[in-house]
Amino acid sequence: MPRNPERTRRKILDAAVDEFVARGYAGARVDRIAASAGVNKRMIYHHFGNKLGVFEAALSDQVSGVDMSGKLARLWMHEALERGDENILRLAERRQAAVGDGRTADSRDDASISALARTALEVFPLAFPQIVRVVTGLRAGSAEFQTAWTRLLEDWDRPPRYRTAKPRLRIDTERMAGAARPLTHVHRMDQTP
Amino acid sequence: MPRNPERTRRKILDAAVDEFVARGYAGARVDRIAASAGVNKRMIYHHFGNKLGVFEAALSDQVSGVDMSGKLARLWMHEALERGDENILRLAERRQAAVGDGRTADSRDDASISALARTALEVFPLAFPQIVRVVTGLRAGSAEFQTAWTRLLEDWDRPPRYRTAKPRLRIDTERMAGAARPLTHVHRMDQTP
DNA sequence: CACTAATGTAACCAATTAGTTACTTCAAAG
DNA sequence: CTTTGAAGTAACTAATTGGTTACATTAGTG
Repeated sequence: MPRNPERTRRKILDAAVDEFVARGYAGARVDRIAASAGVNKRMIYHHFGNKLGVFEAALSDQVSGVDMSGKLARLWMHEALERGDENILRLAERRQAAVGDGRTADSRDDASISALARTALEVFPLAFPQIVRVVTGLRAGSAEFQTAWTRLLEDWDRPPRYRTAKPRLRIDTERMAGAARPLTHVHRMDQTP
Repeated sequence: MPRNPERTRRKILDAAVDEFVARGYAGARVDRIAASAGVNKRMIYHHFGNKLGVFEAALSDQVSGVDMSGKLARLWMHEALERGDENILRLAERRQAAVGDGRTADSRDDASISALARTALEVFPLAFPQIVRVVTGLRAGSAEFQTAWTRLLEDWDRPPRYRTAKPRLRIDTERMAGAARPLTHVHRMDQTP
């Protein structure tokens, strides 16, 4: 196989996203990223400098996503937990993607508040499935809940309320439940075989 | 100072909550919990068995909270990221606290869906302050955003919509932004002095 | 072709970390 | 008053982890 730095970089980034999504920054292991990318660990440091570098690159790479999914929700959670609202990665592009080009990037209008509320309702069951279960008794992934929640979202979209813009984020059926791993001892090295 | 197992247990638990809220499970350090609780590390293992034991005890201890705050939001996030919606801690009590005693624990009625939606709107700015900024351009902690968001919540509560029960969760001014720590090298041992 | 910088590999290391061991002190029951 | 088990302490350890070193190979360029 010929050399291909760009492909190596991509493989690392893809593996890193999965690792960070599943385990968070502190839980992620550079060795595991390397193994699952099929790349030597040294290459990770070659391309990204250090663990933080990979983390930021992985976030940057995926965090602007527009389609809501369990993966994006988890990425947002890790981003929030570890960076708060300081030094937001790719702020400009993300604003663009969220608000759309039509409007001025201004904001403080009702439309952006309303769009935010809709995003909140879309993300919530993906981000907090346990609260869904606590409050409704239903699994976030169940058809029953999905139906009810979709109805709520449609209801929200109905005109005579608050918002004017149409939703930019689409909800996906992909569940995040499967992404959660049981917590046992985090420290295992199950490197390659 | 006389011996007091219960007080020791409490001190450990309080310190553990802070540590896990700030760093998550993988990022939390048992040594740091011990130091900040002013207790010997051995006592943590004496009272809680292992790190996972402290984590579960800390979650159980706080997670049923009803007043929404940055701390509770972060605890919920860590809970979701690490446990998904399986084996929910204290499910019964939490359902009770969330749904109230009046209604049957049944659910799948519109009221619980609507209550959930309100919870979603309350938690969101605490959990995802960066998205608030991306979408609205405002800091989640700013008076401007708070005002707008409160208005939205009040609007939501207004009758002719969906819900019937009154909100069980109150929103708090405490911000979570301050709780986020900058990411540098996670591995430091800054034990006692 | 020769030279150089980018790619790639394997082995290594210093630091950190969850968990233990061996021991002392206390408090209360008989 | 002594026995017994819980509460507490300090020092230690086996394993892991992020990051490095020393070295090989390849691709492109003059």
